[in-house]
Amino acid sequence: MTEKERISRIVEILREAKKEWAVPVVTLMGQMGTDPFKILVATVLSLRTKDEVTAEAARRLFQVADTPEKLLKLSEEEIASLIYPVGFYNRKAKNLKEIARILVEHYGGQVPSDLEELLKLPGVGRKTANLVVTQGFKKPGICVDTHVHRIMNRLGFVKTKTPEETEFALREKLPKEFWIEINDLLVALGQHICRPISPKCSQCPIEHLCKKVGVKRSR
DNA sequence: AAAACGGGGGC
DNA sequence: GCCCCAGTTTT
Repeated sequence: MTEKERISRIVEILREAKKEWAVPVVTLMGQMGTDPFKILVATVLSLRTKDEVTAEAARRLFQVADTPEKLLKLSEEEIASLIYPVGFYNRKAKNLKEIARILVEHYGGQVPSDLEELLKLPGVGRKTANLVVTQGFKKPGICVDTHVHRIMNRLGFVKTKTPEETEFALREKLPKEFWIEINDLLVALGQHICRPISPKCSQCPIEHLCKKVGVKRSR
């Protein structure tokens, strides 16, 4: 079996398996719709925060401000109280206000669709920027979070030390037809089965296709 | 009581 | 490359 055949099998199986998993992140993104601004804001809110908490905070914030212009009118304190209790709520409130200001002043109130432009925004790194590119604009991109990084290495599909390296390796190795959906599939797998510690390999639908590189178990 | 969680940024 | 960040959940 070639690498391309293997990853194709993996994607097929995960597409099926995902249907059985009630994945909060899918629910979250579904609620956010495809508006790039909402995806951007919700993704910023989601960092180090549970999806249910993120969804609730996003709902409250969007009720008051669902555009950069409206968001800019709120004070940092108001934003912070609306998004509480997501992690780093003070820092995120500050960043969101600054993001709103930049969007209004430099991008005509629109979210840029270009990765490099997105990366200039405060609190926006490669994970967030690529999620906006792939989910907000449906443009080619690979959103590598720790799930994607961890699982791609466990599978033996890449051998990388950082999520950024993984992104670049996947740009070379992963068939382009899978770029946009790979994050969603592996996040689902990561949350249900392929956890950082003590993954439930015996329940994993792709165990037979996995090299189990560096799997750790707690003592 | 401690570890786990986990992206971005500062150094 | 290393380490900090906030607060809740899991072990």
